[in-house]
Amino acid sequence: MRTDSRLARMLHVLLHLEQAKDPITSEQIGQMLATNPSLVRRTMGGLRKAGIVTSVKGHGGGWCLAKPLTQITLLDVYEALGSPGLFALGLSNVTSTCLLEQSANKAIDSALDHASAFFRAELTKQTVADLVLPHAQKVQELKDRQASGHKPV
Amino acid sequence: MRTDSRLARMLHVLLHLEQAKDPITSEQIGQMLATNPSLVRRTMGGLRKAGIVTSVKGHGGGWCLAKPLTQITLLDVYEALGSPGLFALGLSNVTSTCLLEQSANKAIDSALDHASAFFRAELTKQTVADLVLPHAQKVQELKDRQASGHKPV
DNA sequence: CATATCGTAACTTTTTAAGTTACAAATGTG
DNA sequence: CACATTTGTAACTTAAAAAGTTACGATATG
Repeated sequence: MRTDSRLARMLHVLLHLEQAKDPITSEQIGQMLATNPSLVRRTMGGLRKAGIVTSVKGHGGGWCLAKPLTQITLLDVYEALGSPGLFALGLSNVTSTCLLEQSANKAIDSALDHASAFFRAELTKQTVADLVLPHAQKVQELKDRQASGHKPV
Repeated sequence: MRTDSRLARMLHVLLHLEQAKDPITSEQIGQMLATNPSLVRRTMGGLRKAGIVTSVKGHGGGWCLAKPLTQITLLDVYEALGSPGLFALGLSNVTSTCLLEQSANKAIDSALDHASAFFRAELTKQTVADLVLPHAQKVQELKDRQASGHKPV
């Protein structure tokens, strides 16, 4: 199948939601993601159940943040999507009685487990708000240079 | 698609190859893996090009180890398979000009990169020979108990 | 020469996220 | 209340890549 881009997409959407004061419709989000509103609703539904966003039906409705981005870790979003399988790599026949096959599977399973834990730790380290810090810093630096009269290189 | 089980399968095969003095045919390997000889040849072809195994055509031919398992790391096998994509997770539209989307992608890309490096480090830590050490140790322990006259619990 | 076996190309199947279509339910507007 | 807007959800199709399959040429043994 295609690689699962739901986490990347949802982070993208959350960053946009923070910048909007009114609810954003699935139609608008669909345009941001170059996809259709129904897929947006399906994917964002997980975030709603996880208490990350809220949705309002009807005229003037749409999607809003349920809490500040500083209170949402990347892991929160990942888990809101159902903690989808991380790896394209897997084991071979796990019901085999061959001891050699079991040994091979065990080694890979262990490596995947460790890598998975490592990845989740990376996701826990930062909130969604942190994602735009590098950008905010660049903007600030630009302002500083202009204020001090230095010309950009 | 299905999860990629080639690494697990190849490790399994290498462990069997070490136990055989004569070449093992693709047909025999196919039975170990519950698949067909052609797929075996396709997958093992990568290991041959990487110098991990050798193949002999014709009557009495088949597959042999090209060097001892102590000289083959799990990473060697993984790379012999073409270093297949590790993750089922990916980025969203990487050509987008939206800065927020770029920020989201960057964060995920970084986390995946780190997790990938971590995984590769895990694969580098052990040779294929190490996979059966736990089993060999258990066998040794069993022998020790029997030799010392203790009854197994 | 007959048989066994690898090497490789071409094709089908499987799996699951993504994508699509459709419509009921709910909410705001006039 | 009638109507347009929007979410919620089910059912279906599409896409991509490993797995699986089929076929056949090349090579080595006896």
